[in-house]
Amino acid sequence: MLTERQLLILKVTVDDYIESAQPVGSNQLSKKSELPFSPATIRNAMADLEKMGFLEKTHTSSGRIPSQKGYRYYVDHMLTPRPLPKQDILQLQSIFDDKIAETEQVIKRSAMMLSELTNYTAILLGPDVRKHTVKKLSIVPLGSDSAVAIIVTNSGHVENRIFPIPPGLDPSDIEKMVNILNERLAGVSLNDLHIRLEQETLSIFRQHINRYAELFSTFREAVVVPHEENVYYAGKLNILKQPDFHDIHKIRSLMDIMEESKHIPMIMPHGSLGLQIRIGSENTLSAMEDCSVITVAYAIGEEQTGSIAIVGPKRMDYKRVVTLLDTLSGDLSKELTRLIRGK
Amino acid sequence: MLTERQLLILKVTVDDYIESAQPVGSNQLSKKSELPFSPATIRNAMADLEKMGFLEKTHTSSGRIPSQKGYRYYVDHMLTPRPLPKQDILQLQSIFDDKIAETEQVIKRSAMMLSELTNYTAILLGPDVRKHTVKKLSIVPLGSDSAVAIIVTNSGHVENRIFPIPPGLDPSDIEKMVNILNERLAGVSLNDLHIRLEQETLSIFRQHINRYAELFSTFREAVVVPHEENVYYAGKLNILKQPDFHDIHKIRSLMDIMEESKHIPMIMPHGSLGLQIRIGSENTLSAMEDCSVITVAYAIGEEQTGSIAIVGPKRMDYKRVVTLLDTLSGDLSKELTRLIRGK
DNA sequence: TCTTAGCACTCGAACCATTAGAGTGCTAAC
DNA sequence: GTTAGCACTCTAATGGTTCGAGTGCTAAGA
Repeated sequence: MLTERQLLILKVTVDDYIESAQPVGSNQLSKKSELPFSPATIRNAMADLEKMGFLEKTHTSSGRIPSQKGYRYYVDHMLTPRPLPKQDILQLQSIFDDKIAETEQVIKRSAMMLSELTNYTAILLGPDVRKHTVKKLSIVPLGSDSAVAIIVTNSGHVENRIFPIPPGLDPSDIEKMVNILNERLAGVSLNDLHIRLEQETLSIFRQHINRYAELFSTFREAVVVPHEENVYYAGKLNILKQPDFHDIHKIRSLMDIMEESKHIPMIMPHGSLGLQIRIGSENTLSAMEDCSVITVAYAIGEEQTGSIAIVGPKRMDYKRVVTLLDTLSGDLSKELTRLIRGK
Repeated sequence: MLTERQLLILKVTVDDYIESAQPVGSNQLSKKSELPFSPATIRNAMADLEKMGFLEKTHTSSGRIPSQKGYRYYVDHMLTPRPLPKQDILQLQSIFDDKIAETEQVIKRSAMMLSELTNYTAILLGPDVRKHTVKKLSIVPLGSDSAVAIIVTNSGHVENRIFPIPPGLDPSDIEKMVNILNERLAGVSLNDLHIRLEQETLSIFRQHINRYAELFSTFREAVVVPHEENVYYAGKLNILKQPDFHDIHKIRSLMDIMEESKHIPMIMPHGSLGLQIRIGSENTLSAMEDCSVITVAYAIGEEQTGSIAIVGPKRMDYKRVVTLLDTLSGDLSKELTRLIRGK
């Protein structure tokens, strides 16, 4: 159990280290007005805190830095949310200035704004495109041998792919096909599309369209929407601004990870609502053992969710980032739900 | 004027430094079979080369490294192209394995392949979308107040944008509008689109469509294609692999530049055909004074061009990169022209 | 005249010792 | 329980020394 004073000293130590990135000594702390104790008293308390595992020394006669456990305690018990400065609120709001904007645009801007306001790296996961439903399908022939397949979803997202068409095909056949497709597949989610395509339309094609087999098979391939996460980054280079990262190899392995979207699920715990903080080795990836990641989910309409993550050093300004993420996730949910509803 | 021997020694020095990234000494060189001279002889020659400005010393008693002038001479007179290894040729060819691919796909893959084969950063400039012509326009209403405008170009590229529509608009009006648009604007380049839109269609709308003004103005805005370069990067992180870059600040300013596409015209000399090499301070941007950039153009159909750039340290493997770029630019021109022709 | 062996010289990198300073832990006095 | 005082520890900075790679110059050899 920690005494009142130990608590206070832990808090001030962490705060100071977060700000200065330098090991914190007892003399330094005794000068702060929050701590009306002598250096010796503070030393005793710090020694206790070290014994309990909340603080560490980088070497025998150095000041202390928070340990992983120290950060954890700080984050769990000492994050008194202070309100966001007006300036920041205004900036956040400016994301939504455009009244008619695409979901993607809004998310991109959010990522940029976050990385700018925090000086850390922001990762935003957008809505899963495969849950969107088909609003309209069309096929635009490009020449004699290829055409573009276009899917517009209920959210206004447009997927398109070029696919080969059998030579000498009657243009009216394509028209017929598009009509059937739209009749049968409107409202189907992109996820189910290729299954429903077969179930609902194949037999009809067989009746109405000459040479349906070739056309159908190439079209079907074009229409498979890849299961790829909808990731937006901003401020990747902010890592280079942090004094915590000086080892070029660590920087590289960190950036390598963020380059590959397949690592995203490892970085961001998916699905869980509310705000999550992962400190140092609490992260799944060993390359991130010097990082902290703060994640929060947001809603897009009733069913879908996205998430926001901030990746920074363990010595991250937790207070500020938590407040920012809290605010933004609320605003984003509101705004994106509004955008979706309109359609 | 350089003697035969000086030439040889300059070449071997540059080659050695490119490979080892270490200052080259006379002893070291004398061991190479190409140079059957004593260290003293080589020293004399190197001293001459230094006096003439082709070599530099990092300090009084160090080996030599090529100066900017040295690299320049090397590049201008000593790049005997050796044929590309079979392995590399095969890899390059694999870019074009997909017979029906989109231009963008091919370019993206080329960038990735180049960065992989060279271990430098590759930048590819795609065709200017604004020179493409309209194949088909369509408008898909999303709800009561917005719609997606879609433009398919002759190349199979799809541009789309959400725009607001006046409330309570008759759907048939939109249909009419789309018909007129397609009748009048097919074949117009995206660049001219917004001018021609006014010239060719405004008066017709006025006759046929109720409340044309509101609809027209929002649609017109949606259809303005931004003049943004079509840039693809690959291997940005390769900079971190080079031993030449150890200063984190230099790395950052370099990466900062590449993050912003507005700097691209400064990096790549535009329009000039053939292969261009810029060494160190020959680059326009001061942040790139430690880099060399090799640029080459490629053709897309008859009129359009794109360009390829490789950004690496001054100590770049010029021979290899030049050969790779030469080959790829030829292949790309052929392949992309074929793709465009087909449509 | 060109080449090369030899040698003195220079400089950086690595190693070691020393010092200053920041910080600690402990003890004893308040 | 708090704090002043003090001995102690360790880092970072400084300076001296050595080692080795490399140079420039000179003079001998081809």
